[in-house]
Amino acid sequence: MQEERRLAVLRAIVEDYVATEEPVGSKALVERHGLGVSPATVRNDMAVLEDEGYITQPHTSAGRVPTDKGYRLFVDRLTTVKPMSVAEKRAVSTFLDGAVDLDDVVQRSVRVLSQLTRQVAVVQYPTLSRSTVRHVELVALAPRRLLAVLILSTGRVEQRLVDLEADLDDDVLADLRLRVNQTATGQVIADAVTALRGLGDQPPTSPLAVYAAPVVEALADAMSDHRSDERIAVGGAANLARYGDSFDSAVRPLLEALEEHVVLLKLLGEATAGGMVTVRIGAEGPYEQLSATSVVATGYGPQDDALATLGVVGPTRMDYPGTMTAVRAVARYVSRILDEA
Amino acid sequence: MQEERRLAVLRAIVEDYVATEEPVGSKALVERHGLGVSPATVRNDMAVLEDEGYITQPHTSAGRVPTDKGYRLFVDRLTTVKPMSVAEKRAVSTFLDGAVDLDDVVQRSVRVLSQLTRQVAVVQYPTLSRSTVRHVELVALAPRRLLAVLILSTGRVEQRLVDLEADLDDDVLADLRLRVNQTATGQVIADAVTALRGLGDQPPTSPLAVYAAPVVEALADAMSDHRSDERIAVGGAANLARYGDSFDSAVRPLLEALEEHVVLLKLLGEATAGGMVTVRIGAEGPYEQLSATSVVATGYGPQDDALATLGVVGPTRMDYPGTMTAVRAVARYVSRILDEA
DNA sequence: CATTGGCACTCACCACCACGGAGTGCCAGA
DNA sequence: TCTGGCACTCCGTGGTGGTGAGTGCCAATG
Repeated sequence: MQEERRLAVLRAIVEDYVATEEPVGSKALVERHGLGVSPATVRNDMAVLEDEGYITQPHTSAGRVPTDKGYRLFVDRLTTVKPMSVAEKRAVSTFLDGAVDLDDVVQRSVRVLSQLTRQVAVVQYPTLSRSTVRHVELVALAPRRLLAVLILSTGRVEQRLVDLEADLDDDVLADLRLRVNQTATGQVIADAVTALRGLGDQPPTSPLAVYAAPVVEALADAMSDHRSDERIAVGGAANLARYGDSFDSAVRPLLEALEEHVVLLKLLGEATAGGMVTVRIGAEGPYEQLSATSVVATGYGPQDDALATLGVVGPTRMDYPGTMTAVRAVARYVSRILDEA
Repeated sequence: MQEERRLAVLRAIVEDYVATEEPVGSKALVERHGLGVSPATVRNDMAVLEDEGYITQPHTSAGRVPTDKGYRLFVDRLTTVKPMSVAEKRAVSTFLDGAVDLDDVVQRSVRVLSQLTRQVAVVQYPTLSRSTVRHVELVALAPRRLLAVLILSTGRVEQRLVDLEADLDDDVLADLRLRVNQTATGQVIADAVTALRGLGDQPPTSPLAVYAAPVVEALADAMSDHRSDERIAVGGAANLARYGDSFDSAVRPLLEALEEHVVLLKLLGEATAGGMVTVRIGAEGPYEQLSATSVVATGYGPQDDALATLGVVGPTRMDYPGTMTAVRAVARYVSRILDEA
């Protein structure tokens, strides 16, 4: 079956190219992989593969390089799952177990992911929209100023300063606190917002009237703040230094993208649940300038309920199998930790 | 006075080199700056400056380049303060005024600072050690689990989960909350820790005994957590792309340093109060590998009480006057905002 | 018909060389 | 003390030829 061998050739080309960063020729191929055929045969196969668009040569008389389409075929049909070593697994779990709060979990995740993959890692904070309200605390700071603290099921804590029109009364504050919690606690964010809005419309006779409106306003603002849905952590930018060549074409736009969190989020794409890892290769992504970079991402969250996305950004020429297992593993560990908290 | 002219020559060399990134020769110098003397004279001056170690030539028959010592003299004696344009000022203030909480203030500061200087900006979060406790909130999450929220004068909010040995009683919790706040509120962190420790040692008969210890432990932990003193925000890494040449020598180590927050903090150095801007040029810094990068930093905080440091990291060849005023300005604005909050 | 060895061909890469130009150091004269 | 002149140094550029890895094609083979 030549068809099969052609795929074997493609796989060999991808693997060699990823390892050496250099166009791979027919001779080197048969030597390094035991293909059992002569270079000439391989050359014929390569000609076909090139016709079909899976590989190209940078210039005549150079070896072949996989195209985006080639990588695509490779990840779809040719990768064999690469299990993580025990040492790596242990490293991940012990490192992540030391986290003290959500911030810390996220920070450590980027770190471990970037070290594992030797690539740029990106972790999105659990989105507000899928969290439920765990508790609302109102703290008097000054006679006419209080701090509203919003504690969410995911461990996120948001705070807002609230300025009041009238001096604060302890009893009223306690009452307000109680009501707000009765209204919001346990609710999904979206529902909590609408429920709270109702609470804000107090009859002007009620002693709550003066306080409720601004407090509700602040809480609703904190809950629907898009800014906080865009929170992400980035790590491993130093790995970009390894690109060496292709600086302008690859590193520069990527560095710029790393600053633009909105761009990064779009790059990561929709969170996919259930251990599915998404791979976006080169020009498949939404940004032209990043046509030389690939994204390997997956969703994470307790009970495989994808709260947010996490992944790795790197050159199209990357170790897809290894990266995919690393991403999958980290997502699983993070999910477990969020489950416990 | 030749001495004076020599300094003028040095200044001109620095300015030209910063602008063009190329070694500057005697002829170009007299043309671009109205020095009123011939190239030959300038050459003599340059020979002297080279003898004294302020400039070098990369190779014979090339122009001159300032040395670290040359830059040092330049910033110490030759810079004229460069005021910010009105537009810039307005941009800074409006951009920073939109911040909703401390996190946001810090994020926006890095952003504006990196854009202003077109360099990598670093902002340290206000250190815990200099904050006072504003309020402690204890929130029951489950019968045997509560969340301790620590609100500090600087706007920082730290949280810790606390697991208990026995089920929670509302009254006891209220009592504990009251006591903790009485003990800690208003205190400087260090004092609060010791005071709280005292509170933890309850007679075993007291109903508080079971709860106080773990809560106090968690709070003390949050207060003395070194990790949180190392929190910083970094921005503008994309500006590194402009280095172009000198990639290995400058960009790579810097990228690595940006990941190591401890390193960055050491690089920023001690916070200096009262609008004083510190400049560290090349090898003056603590890291050999960063001998091609300079740091321009200053402290910030309400009432010029330096809570933390903020600054810019860039190539030794940078626009010192401009960077210094930008750093000073941002520090001032941030301080003012923290003052109001 | 797939596979193979052979062969001519194509280019990127490197080393070498020549040369123009920017910049210097030095010296003699103002 | 400054200036013009002059010889010198080297970097950068561009052209040239050789080498080698790699290819495509073809005829021969099982």
